Amino acid sequence: MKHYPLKETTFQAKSEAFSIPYEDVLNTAQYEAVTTLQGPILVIAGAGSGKTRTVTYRVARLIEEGIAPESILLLTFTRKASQEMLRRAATLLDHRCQNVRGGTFHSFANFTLRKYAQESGFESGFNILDRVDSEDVINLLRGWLKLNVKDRRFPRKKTIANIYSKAMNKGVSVEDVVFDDYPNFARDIPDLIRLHEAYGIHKQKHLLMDYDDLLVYLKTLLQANKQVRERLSRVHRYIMVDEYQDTNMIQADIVRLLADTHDNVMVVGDDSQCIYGFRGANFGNIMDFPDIFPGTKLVKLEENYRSTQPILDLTNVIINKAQRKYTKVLFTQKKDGAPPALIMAKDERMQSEFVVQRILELREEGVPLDEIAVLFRSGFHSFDLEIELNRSNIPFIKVGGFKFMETAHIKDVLAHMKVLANPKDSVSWHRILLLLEKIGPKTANEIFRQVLSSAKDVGGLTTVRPKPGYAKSFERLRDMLEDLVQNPFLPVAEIGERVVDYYRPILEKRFDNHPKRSKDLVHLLSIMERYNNVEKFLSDMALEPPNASVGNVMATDYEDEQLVLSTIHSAKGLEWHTVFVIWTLEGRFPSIYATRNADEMEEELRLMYVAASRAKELLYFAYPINIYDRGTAMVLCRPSRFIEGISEDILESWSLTSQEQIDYLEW
DNA sequence: GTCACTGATCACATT
DNA sequence: GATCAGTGAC
Repeated sequence: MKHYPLKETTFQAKSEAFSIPYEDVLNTAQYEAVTTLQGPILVIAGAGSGKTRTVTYRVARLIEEGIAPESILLLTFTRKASQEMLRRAATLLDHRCQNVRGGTFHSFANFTLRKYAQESGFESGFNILDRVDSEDVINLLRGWLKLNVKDRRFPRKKTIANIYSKAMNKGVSVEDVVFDDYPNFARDIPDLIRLHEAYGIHKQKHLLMDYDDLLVYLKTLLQANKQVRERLSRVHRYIMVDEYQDTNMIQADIVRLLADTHDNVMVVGDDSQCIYGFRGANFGNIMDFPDIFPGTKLVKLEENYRSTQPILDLTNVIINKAQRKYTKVLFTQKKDGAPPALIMAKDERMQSEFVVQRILELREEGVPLDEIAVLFRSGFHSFDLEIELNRSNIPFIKVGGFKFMETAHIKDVLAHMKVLANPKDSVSWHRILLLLEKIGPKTANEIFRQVLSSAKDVGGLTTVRPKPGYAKSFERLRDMLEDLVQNPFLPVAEIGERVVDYYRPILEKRFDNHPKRSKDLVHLLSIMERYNNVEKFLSDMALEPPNASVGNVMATDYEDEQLVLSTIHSAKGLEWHTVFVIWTLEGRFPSIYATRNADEMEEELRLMYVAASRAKELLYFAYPINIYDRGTAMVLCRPSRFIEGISEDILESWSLTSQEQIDYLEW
């Protein structure tokens, strides 16, 4: 078929009447944001100011104006966020909203880079490295470059991965990151630079991309290739970016490049809620937006619909401690409510008991369990509480912390599927070969080398002559993979099934708790059922893994009413009737590591602000005292500096009293 | 070369 | 609790 290009029409005939009464259901600022469809627009949206609502209605409005859903691109922080917005938009209007392109920057990059593989200089069959994988690659290279055989200690792989990632995300050199954040490794800089170069080359050679590469290669593609840029820009005529305060420079550049031909960009964000600075997020992006997009219309959403006035009073006090002047003042119509409270517990156990007891009372009072959340700075802060909740039979789901996808047995199974998708994948080969008895790093490397040089992909295994010590297990692996190569059109779950069958004896030998892990594998297989394409499945597992942590993944399927335990980072954008923030203890929150640096301290403050502003009706801060910190050899016993010394009428202090004491006092 | 020990060291947040 | 370097037995 021949395509005959018509001159571009920006607008179709505007329909006379809209099916949605926008003017009646939105406030003035929201209405303005929703109905400004052309040109750049910056929406500063305070916590609880109806940001999701605004984006949702704007999607509906665009479609009602006759714009093709496929030409709208909605970039969000998590896939869940975009799905939720599009689902709501579909309820407002109709199913057309589901055709809007939505997802994270990373998933968009993944899709685009595979589609434009030729132009991007990276073949499309690449595998994505999650954090653990990229640490493993670094570890391999560190061994090969003999950087770990030194008299002094070389940084650990996790630290190295952090350094490299930060350098990429901030767009600065490895040297600068080390000087700023890890001065103790200053003398390792030459080696770290050497290793970094090797890491880059290795990834390219073996078709591996880490999270940062996805963004960097996308940006480079858009920058270097005018045709691709213009094509993508014309396809995505209306761009919306959520959580703009947590984008980094690369992402801001990508937005600029994508909007090349039209400047139709709406970004939504709140500078007070930037909490990903450690990953290169730059809330300066918000301030700079009007400079990058001249003619930007600025809209501020300042009416808060979430919290009561007492809660808002407190969050205002918190954010007022920020050095950077904040850009908006929130107000609410919900005047009445209980003041937030600060609770001191004499130890961690008592903190947990308080939370549990209060939750039980709230449930009595009719607050549904899934309207209550317990938030904390770090994943491990909830361990003791989890024990207490289990004892009291309170069902909960934990978000953030240690991930299902990062457990060894899940990664083992995925690695087998990854070598099928990309036979050059060095880490995955290494991983699956090391599972075999009598095969260590040396032998694994030798086998992998032979497979690569055979140019027969996975079939190269047949050219390997195994030593008698490991021949039997090696042949089992070879036959299993061979068989899968012969049947390239098997359903994803069928491939998974065969891998799991192969893997199960290994699992049972390696792990004492294999029955539990075996259940995880069954669950993994059930996830595979939803896919008809291995590549898509593997990408999703790297980019959008199930968010719940270990042990909870299956529970989510049948428990409908559960308490939420979450890191504050993972609680972004959410809200609950009652919020507990635990471990608001100076030294834990702010974290002891942040006290050196004013910028990091400021980010901790914003984090506290995010935590507090999740609450609709009730808000409690709890902290245990007499906590010994091994790192500094200090006893921590003061409440967080962010909530200390606030007057009683804004933040009440509660002291926990035993029944005995009450009896005595009342007598 | 592999494997199963040891003891010293160090821990945040996430796509 | 995980990671990592070092050790000695096969």
